[in-house]
This record gives sequence, C-alpha cells and structure tokens, in this order.
Amino acid sequence: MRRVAKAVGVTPMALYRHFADRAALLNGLADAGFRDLAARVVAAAKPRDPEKRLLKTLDVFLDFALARPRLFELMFLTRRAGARIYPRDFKARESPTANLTTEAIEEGIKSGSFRQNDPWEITFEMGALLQGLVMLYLGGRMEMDAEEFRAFCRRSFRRYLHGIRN
Amino acid sequence: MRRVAKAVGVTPMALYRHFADRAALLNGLADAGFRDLAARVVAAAKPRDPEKRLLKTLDVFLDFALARPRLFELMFLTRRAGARIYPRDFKARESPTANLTTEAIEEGIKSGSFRQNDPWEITFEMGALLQGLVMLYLGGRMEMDAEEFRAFCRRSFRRYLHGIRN
DNA sequence: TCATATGGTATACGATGTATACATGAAGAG
DNA sequence: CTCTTCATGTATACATCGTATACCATATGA
Repeated sequence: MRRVAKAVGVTPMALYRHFADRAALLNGLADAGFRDLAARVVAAAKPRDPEKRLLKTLDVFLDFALARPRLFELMFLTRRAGARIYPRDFKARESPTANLTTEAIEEGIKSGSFRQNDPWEITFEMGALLQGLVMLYLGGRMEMDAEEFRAFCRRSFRRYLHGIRN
Repeated sequence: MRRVAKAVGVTPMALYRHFADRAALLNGLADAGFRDLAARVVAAAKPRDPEKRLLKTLDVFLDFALARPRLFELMFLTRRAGARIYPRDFKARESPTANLTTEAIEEGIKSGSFRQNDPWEITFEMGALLQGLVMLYLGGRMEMDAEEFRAFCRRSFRRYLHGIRN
C-alpha cells in the first residue's frame, strides 16, 4: 500500500478512497487483467480447427504468463475473494475465456474428433494443468528458459488432447 | 513466529536458535512432510499393474492433500528456497516419490501399454496437473465436497493416462 | 450562499519478522 | 572444585505492514 501510494504520488490512505482494502485493490488489478486476457484470446482464437484453436489459446495464455508473471499469479494462482468458482460460475458462462475454450471442445466433440466428455470439465482441467505448469515455472521449479518452457507446455497439451481424441 | 513460539511455550526469539528464519522453519516442516508422504507412497504403491499403481499413488497424494491442506500447500504450492528443480534434481533421483512414479511409467512403456515418452516429463506433468487441481480446490475455486473432488481428479488422471496409452 | 460530496492528508495503532544484547545452566578440562 | 564454553533461552527494540480515525480542501448543485 505504502509503495503503491508513493508510486502514484499520493498518501497511502488516499488509496482507501478508491479501494476498500488491499484485497479489493488487487481484485481490481486482476479484473483488468482478465479483461485484457479475454480480449487477446478472442483476437487470437481464429483457426477453424478446434484443436488448433485450443493450442492457439494456450499460446496466448503463455504469452501473458511470461510477459506479466506477477499479474498472472495474481489472477490465477493466488487465493482471492471473488474468483470464479467451478462449476457454478463457469456453466453460468461468466468466464469469457473459458466460454471460448468450451465452445472449441464442444465443436470437437460434435464433429467426432474428441471423445464424449463434459466440455466444462475438460476446460477446467486444461486450466488446472496450465496453471500447475505455470506455477511451477514461475516458482523457479523448472530450470529452463521461456522458450523451452513453452515447448514443454505444448508437448503437455498435445499429449492431453491426444487423450481426449478419438 | 510469535504464535508458533506461544504454541510451544517459548519466547519468539528462542525459535531462532533452531531455525535461521521463518523460511527455514517452514522448510523444515516441508521436509518432514516430504519424508512422511514418501513413506506413505512406498507403502501403498503395491499393485503390479503400472496404471493401477499410478492411480493408487494419486489416491495417496489426495489423502495427504485433503488431510493436511496447509502442509500440502507449503510443500507443493508455495515458493520455497530449496525446492526440487526439474529436470536437474528429478533426474538425479532426489525425489523419492517422483522416482516411484517414473518407474511405473518406464515399466508401462517397456511393456508396451504406454506410448514412448520421456518418463520424467510425464511424471512432472502429472504432478503439475495434480498440483493445479489441488491448488484450485484448496483455494476454494471448486464448489464440491472432498469426495466429489477425488472423483474429479480420478477422472482427470484416467483421461490423461488414456492419452499416453497405446 | 451554503450544504455536500469527493478526494486528499496526518497521525496513530497493532501485528509481524527479526537484530542485538544479555542470562542461565550443563558439561568438560585443569 | 573451579573455570570456561556452549547450547539454549529471554528482554527489548526496530522497521515495515495494513489500516482506523479524524480532519481538511475544493468543486458542485440547490
């Protein structure tokens, strides 16, 4: 709080005119991050083939995680009040990025290239895998550079998709 | 520190005779947790069939995570100095639990039931998936009771294994 | 003209990790 | 038996944190 206040050239207590407390400020940052990320996913999720679209989405997430690691941590890896809850908020379509992923999976199932499965469950599960990997990487538990990590993630996801593919 | 000290009936500064600082104390707890968990995995990883063994190991991890969530968080989900680093420490066989998982995977590959893959990579990846799921569950982002969560994890792992299976 | 928001400040409080200096008692060494 | 040493504890103090409380300035609209 004190550091943020100094950075914006204001007294610490002035921040409390705009945010109830520290958690609310961080929540605001996270929300802005989600809007940003959602826009990037929408802009990038162009390919017709569902599997290609999923891998493209993965790339966008990885770009984001590697470009703004602290923000990504805040958004996905930190305990936060007001975070989306599975399955309630997801099935209520409150997560724009999850909606897109789920649509790709539904499409893949309908066209017969993916096995029959609850698409929301697959979405959430792929999110868990990605967040697990990113958490480990950002936590310094993987000794590799960003490009190697990207390749690792792509292999992981291909393996995972191979599993839900007919 | 103050609370721990009071709990053991001692002055806060007395703790510093035994641990360099707060991080060192937490590291000690985590290390003890790893020894405990490794013993449980060894005791439970009996089945001959590699896939059954992997699912049994998953159960042990889940038991542990659900029984001692804070400890599990500390061990796997928190940034800690002195944590194992992939691939260095893993391939040096410094992680007893990862060794067992990797052996099961190697066995499955040799017998032809799993696809050809770097077994360490599979091990690490399954760890990432599990830790991602547990992080989300313990972080209150999954609205389900422990039993439903277990079932979710089992479905996830079956799906994943199905992907690396011939 | 004056009440009322709106946004900012000054100060203080309690909690936290820990640096520093000092105390105590047990175990050998002479 | 005395003296040193070491392990273990204590007392006190400090910087840093988030934030409660009280007060202040300016712009706005009735």
